[in-house]
Amino acid sequence: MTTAHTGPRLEADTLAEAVAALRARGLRLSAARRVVLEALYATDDPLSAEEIAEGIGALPVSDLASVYRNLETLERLGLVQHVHLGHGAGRYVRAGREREYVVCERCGANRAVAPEQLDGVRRAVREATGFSARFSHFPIVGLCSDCSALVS
Amino acid sequence: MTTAHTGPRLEADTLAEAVAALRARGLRLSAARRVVLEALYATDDPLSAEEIAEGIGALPVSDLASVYRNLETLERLGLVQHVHLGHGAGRYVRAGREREYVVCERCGANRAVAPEQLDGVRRAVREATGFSARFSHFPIVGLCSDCSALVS
DNA sequence: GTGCTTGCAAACGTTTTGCAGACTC
DNA sequence: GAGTCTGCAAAACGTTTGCAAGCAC
Repeated sequence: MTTAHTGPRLEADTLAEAVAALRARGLRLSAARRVVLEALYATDDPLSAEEIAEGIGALPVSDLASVYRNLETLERLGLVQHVHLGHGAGRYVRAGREREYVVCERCGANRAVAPEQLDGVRRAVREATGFSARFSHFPIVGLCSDCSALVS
Repeated sequence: MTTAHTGPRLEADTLAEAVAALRARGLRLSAARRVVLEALYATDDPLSAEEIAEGIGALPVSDLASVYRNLETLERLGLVQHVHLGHGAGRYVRAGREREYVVCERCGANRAVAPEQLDGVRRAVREATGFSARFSHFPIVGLCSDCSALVS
């Protein structure tokens, strides 16, 4: 079984900090790179590469391939994380802004859960497996209470 | 946010039971359909559509498109579930034989966990969210104890 | 000027779809 | 015979790659 491994997390609270982190690695701030960074700093919602390429809000357009390359660079630095909210395109959020989701596999109901709410879950995972779980990459899939009542 | 919704689970312990379930819906048992069913009943390991199409063991080959169509049919009936073990192609297992995995996002270590081992986790999820969680569709992602020690 | 970064185009792996013919019941 | 199901081919989708030109430093 293979999984894409995630890099470190490197939270940069402002765009300026992110740019500094880039420069510290000898990386440059090109127009295309700025488009990606500005899109990610304009919202906490996870964005698809295509949304970023098409230009969020008043942001300029960028080439899709460059968006993917830049997202990969930023992810390698730890400034960005990619997440899977379900099927379909992957989505990208800046590090530290990922949210954790539960999704109902029957009716599709889903909601973001406050991190502290899952602390008990994380503790249970650690007891059972030794792993420190993170539910932002993949959501928790299951049956919501309504569907769960229907099925039982 | 969208997620592919999973159908009901309809466990058929033998191939004959599965065929009966098909017939009960007016569906037929074609050669291509039999290839898919036999592959899934020959192992408990999650198989990719391509593996099934290429013919597991001594099984005949089938067209990839037909394999996908049949997997979809079987999944709709609840006889099959598809799972994501990481990035890459989806995999298919017969209902009731899915296993639950934990995967380390740093080193890639992964292992299947006995269902009872996750009962405490499921309880915690239910308390926090009301959802009945199932960790076979997406694995639990996190840091294994070694990587977790390194990072902290 | 060095070399990182771009846009474009083409390829990739996975999955879906259209269609005429074949087969199951 | 009716209607399901097939194989084949082509398209769709998300993502990656090769390459020559362009730009940040």
